[in-house]
Amino acid sequence: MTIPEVTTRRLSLYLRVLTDLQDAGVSTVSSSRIAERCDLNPAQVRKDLSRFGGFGTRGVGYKVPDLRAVIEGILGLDRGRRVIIVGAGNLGNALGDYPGFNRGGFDVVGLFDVLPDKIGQKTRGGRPIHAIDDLVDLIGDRGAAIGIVAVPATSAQEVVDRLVAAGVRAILNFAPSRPRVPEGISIRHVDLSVELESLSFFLSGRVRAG
Amino acid sequence: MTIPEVTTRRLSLYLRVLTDLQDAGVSTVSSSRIAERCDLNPAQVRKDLSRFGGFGTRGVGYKVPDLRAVIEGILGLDRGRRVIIVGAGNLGNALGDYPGFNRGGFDVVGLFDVLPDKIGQKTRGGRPIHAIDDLVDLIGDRGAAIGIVAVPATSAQEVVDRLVAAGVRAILNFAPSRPRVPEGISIRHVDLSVELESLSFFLSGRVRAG
DNA sequence: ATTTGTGAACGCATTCACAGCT
DNA sequence: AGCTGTGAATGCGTTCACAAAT
Repeated sequence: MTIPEVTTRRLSLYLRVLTDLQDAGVSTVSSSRIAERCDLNPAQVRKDLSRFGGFGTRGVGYKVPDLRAVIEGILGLDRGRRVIIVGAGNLGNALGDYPGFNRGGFDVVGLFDVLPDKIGQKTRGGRPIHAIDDLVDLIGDRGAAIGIVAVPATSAQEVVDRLVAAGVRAILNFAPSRPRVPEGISIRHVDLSVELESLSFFLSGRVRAG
Repeated sequence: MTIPEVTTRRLSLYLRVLTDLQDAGVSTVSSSRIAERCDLNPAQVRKDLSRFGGFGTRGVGYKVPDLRAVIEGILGLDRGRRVIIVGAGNLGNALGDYPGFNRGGFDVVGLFDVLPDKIGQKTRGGRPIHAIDDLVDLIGDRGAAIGIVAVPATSAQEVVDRLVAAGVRAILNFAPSRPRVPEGISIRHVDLSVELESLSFFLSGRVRAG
């Protein structure tokens, strides 16, 4: 069966809620409780989870630690995903030290840049900045790494091409452009201008509150 | 007529393409050319634009400078939106200096923090860090500002509440949580963990390439 | 009594296809 | 001939509603 992307994104939200609940010592949870915290419909939660199997107990709900482990497995967070960041500017530096990127199954293994004067320097967090040419050496042929693109729009396509050539199959793009990737590679865009501009549209007053 | 949010987000993409084309000296453009650059269907582009009026000429296409100006107007980018960033950590600092946030009708008017030892300090870009209590004084009652939340999940709700109390009606949240807002306030979430985790799911191989 | 799992109904965005202009 | 504008068709995710299970 083919899973829609929206579902995988919500799984990630559910996981966060479950982690919180587990930390709080809660043992079972209902779909409506999860839904509430994620601002969703309870049926949505159940349908999402049931795509992967029947993890709940009728009349009771879901066992928090079990469901948490299941979702971690589904998302592949038990496999130590390596993360590579290209672009050691302000944003790249911030992402390199971002807690969420160095926890929960992720490990930022290197920061790269194309600018010669940055190479050999260290990031604010003390990580060495590598030359992008050393990409292949560092990630080797083990593949299954995630590439983060935090360079200006003008060099985004080039960086994406290099990442793909180095065997990276999943890319998170922060550059304000839409680089192309070959079939079979997944690219996702975090477009800060789009977010800001669509909020501006909302302020203009023509819309339903989004 | 009520405009879906996806449409406003695409308008932002179209605007970027049009700006590029104008800089390149191109005078007219067809829907298929815009669509190509945004990885969309041409009919999608035409339908989006036609929601706001008939800006094109049959047999010819759209006049680049005219359409650009129209979209800027629709998005309200001709009104100098003031942006407030709360959270002077790595991410807040990076966002404060992000070119896209200080261009195209946006102006970062202040960086705030809740931590007492940060207040009075300067950001890496040389901006002063204000106490969040001074929020109301700084943005006054002119309203129509956009608030950016770049604090840990634990204080996100509190910060959102303060922003709303200060008259902010549009919020961009980078914290890994889903703070609640009253009716009429727009909040959008940029959730880096969700992005990364859904890419991890893709690498697990169960999905269509997204 | 409570909550899951799911087929059916619904709503909505995307895409098609063609009439209408230039 | 070429391209826009748009009603109709399609596709798909969301929500409803209820049978099934404890």
